[in-house]
Amino acid sequence: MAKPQLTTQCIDCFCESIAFQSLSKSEIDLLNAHRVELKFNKGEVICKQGSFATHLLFVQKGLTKSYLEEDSRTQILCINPPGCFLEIPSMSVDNVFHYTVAALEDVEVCFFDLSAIKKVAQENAKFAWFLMKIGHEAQILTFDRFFSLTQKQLHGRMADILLCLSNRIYGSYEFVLAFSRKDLADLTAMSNESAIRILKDFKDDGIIETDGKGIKIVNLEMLKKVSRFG
Amino acid sequence: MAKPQLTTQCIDCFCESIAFQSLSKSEIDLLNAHRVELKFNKGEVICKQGSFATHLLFVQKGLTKSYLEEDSRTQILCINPPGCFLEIPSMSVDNVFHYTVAALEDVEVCFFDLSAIKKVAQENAKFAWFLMKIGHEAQILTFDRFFSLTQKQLHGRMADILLCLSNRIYGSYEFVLAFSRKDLADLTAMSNESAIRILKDFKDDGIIETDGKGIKIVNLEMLKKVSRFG
DNA sequence: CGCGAGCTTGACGTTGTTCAACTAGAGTGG
DNA sequence: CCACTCTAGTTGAACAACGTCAAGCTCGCG
Repeated sequence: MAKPQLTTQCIDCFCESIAFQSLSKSEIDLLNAHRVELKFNKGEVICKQGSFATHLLFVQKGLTKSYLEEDSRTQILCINPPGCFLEIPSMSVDNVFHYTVAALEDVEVCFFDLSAIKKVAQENAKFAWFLMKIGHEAQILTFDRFFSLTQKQLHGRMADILLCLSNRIYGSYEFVLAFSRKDLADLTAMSNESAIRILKDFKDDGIIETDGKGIKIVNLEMLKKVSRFG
Repeated sequence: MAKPQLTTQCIDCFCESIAFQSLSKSEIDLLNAHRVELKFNKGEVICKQGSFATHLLFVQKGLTKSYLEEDSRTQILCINPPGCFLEIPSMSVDNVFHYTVAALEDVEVCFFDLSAIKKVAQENAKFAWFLMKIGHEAQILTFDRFFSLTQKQLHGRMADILLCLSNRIYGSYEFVLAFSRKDLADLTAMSNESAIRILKDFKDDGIIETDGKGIKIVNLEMLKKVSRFG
């Protein structure tokens, strides 16, 4: 694993971020003084569900996945684009990580000491509000997934995920997956084989084109229809 | 529907609540001046998913259910004991309710004007932190349900819900459900008939005793085992 | 006494998983 | 440069899990 290093100052990295618009110089200095920057290789676990949460994560670069795990079963909660905060809910409650985060590609993460975050947040209400807001946004996303996974059949679930990846992560109707079919299956709460079969169905129906890890949505309307009624 | 009325002052109702420990007299007055108290009858919808969120809800009395709905499909997120805040995630993001809340029994709800809440929270960091914390607690509960519903089979899901009701809601191994089998089915993402069959299985296996809406857990260890491996 | 809503049960069909076999491509060592 | 191996991806067939449908039941209520 990479050695701790601080290549940048918070004030360089985040000065444009909404997060830090509300922070004073001294508050930024405090956060900056209590953080660690690390690089992770593709596949590595960044923080583990159940372990003691001493830091809040900010992913500067690279895709990550957050997932729940228990008894060798895993459920991916979310694919996270770079520029996101992770493990927010651990912050205020019990200082235990409630999901595992792993790197889908090479990733750069900034770990902020929770005591420092907490100190600033309990003095600066605007910053607390900001943290709350990004936590809520994540939670609202979770609601959609909750509904999709519990109420829809395989085709509908897969359609939802493809739409979500297209919108939130890749910002295009054509993209190359950074992860395996198994991950796609863990995202949609189905078996490996089912995920493959559904993709094939979509391909046969002219909804998508696939080429290895490449996926192109060619019939968006149809995909949305499947998402709704599948 | 009951007429708006203010039977109590916030300072009476909440003076013992953690929420308001961090509030000044003037802040309490502000919240108090911008709130409405309403009573709802069993079965009534308190706030509707998709509608404009102008208030934060505090349930003073009575059980409620929060659920997601779309195209006549419903998924219950949570059964809420009295003394809880609801629709927290709507507060900071887009002012739209993201789930529906309905009364499972006669209920008393206090609606706090969001502008007032926001004003206080953006000035009083301790209060913002408190709101964040209760939001996070709800989110962590959701993770457990997320995993349960997506990764376990019917028996495991039902066991989880029975344990949850016993722990969080009724605080006893013996309780009388405030809702129907259909609700139990919507909680566990299964069909009405399956819910009934699973309960019967549990009864046949000596894990629970049932009498109409009454449920008694007689073999807790077994139920936990089913929760884990079901 | 009859009505209706919620509850219960069995039979049946569908959906989705599991298992096993096979394929393609990427890395490795001779 | 060619076997060899390992992993991810793919396919089909058998099976289990679960939902749907239809019918009957119970109990509270007018």
